[in-house]
Amino acid sequence: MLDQSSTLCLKSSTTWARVCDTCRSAPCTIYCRPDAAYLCTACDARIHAANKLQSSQHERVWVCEACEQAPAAFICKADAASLCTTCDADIHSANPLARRHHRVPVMPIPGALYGPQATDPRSVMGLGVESESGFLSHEAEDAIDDEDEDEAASWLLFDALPKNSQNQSGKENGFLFNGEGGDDEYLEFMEFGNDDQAPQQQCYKAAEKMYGGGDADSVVPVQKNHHQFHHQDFQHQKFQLGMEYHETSHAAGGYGYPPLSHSVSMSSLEVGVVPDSTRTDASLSHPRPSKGTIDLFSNPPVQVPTQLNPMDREARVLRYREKKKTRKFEKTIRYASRKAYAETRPRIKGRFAKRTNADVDVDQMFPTNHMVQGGYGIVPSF
DNA sequence: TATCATGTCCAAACCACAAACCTAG
DNA sequence: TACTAGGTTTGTGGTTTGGACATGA
Repeated sequence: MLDQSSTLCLKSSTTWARVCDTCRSAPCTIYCRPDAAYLCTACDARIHAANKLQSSQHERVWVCEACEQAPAAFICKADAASLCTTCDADIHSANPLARRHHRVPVMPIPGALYGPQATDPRSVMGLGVESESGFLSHEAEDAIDDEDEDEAASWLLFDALPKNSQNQSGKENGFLFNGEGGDDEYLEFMEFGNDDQAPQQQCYKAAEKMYGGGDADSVVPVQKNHHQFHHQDFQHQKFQLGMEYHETSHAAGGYGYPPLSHSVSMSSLEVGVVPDSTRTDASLSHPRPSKGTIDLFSNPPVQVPTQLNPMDREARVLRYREKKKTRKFEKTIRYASRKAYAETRPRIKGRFAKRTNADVDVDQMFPTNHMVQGGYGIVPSF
């Protein structure tokens, strides 16, 4: 068949790990077993769609999304990624949480993947639409950054709406609260959300919006830029349309990524501070998650396109990887007033200590600027 | 090669209390 | 419906702690 060794693409010339054996100008995404060939989606379409018999007989699988050099053997539902045996072993032996990821053997891609009747490539790989949480959620998050993509994604997502999920009481707001499942989706979500806390918070805000959180706490990075508004509208539309969100449950933590804004120890100078006074729009506010709603937050909304064509998928995977490389884990201060107050409080071995009368007297005599400017409640913008 | 001691790194826990939130009346 | 009072929950930062890991004897 084709000379595979010659097609290994050097990263020095391109970011692709392996190029298409046929056109040699695009990254491969599919491995055809009978041909022992790595193909890009376009060539796969051309070759296999041209001949129905060939299409039905040629067993193809996705290429490993991690190394991009070997055919996928498993699909990790948590990561929503197809992985070869080597990468699967590497990734899922990394830590106990990763070991808990539910993986299933990759299924061959049946028939043609292209055209209006195309099957959801991921579903045909053995991933039920419902179980596809992590990956597509990321994609949806990723879409936030780009208006055009955002719009495109929204259409994909709308198409993906399971009809039976619409108009269901209890799910009518777009969420399923099943309270069961693994935390992997959550972990991945957090991981992705950390690129820039905004997306994650937006999701939460949107969730709160439909969940009745209403006007809340002063909150969060409220940078009213166009993207965020756009995303907000986007989220809102999804809720209004009754998108079904799959909830899987879970405990926070894992992967070593900080749960929200709480675990990274760093100087207060390093964090982004959000003044309490930014609280102006209820729709932008971030309610403190009560015990009753914490699960809501820990279960990311998931959008599952049923018609995600391989090219889109490929592009999205690439964008996802890029974002993953550049993500930041900055702590976000949600309540500047609390921060200011915490910094002035007496401590004993780092722990907050009770204020003595002397402390109170000193504070009254030498109030800090923050305090002077409006008491503990409101802290001027940083 | 296996075991133990030592050092380093880092996430989680801890604390008090103002502010936000919730609920009942 | 709007308001109030009282109870509950959250978030904040510096230090300590303890587990994981690496290194050397």
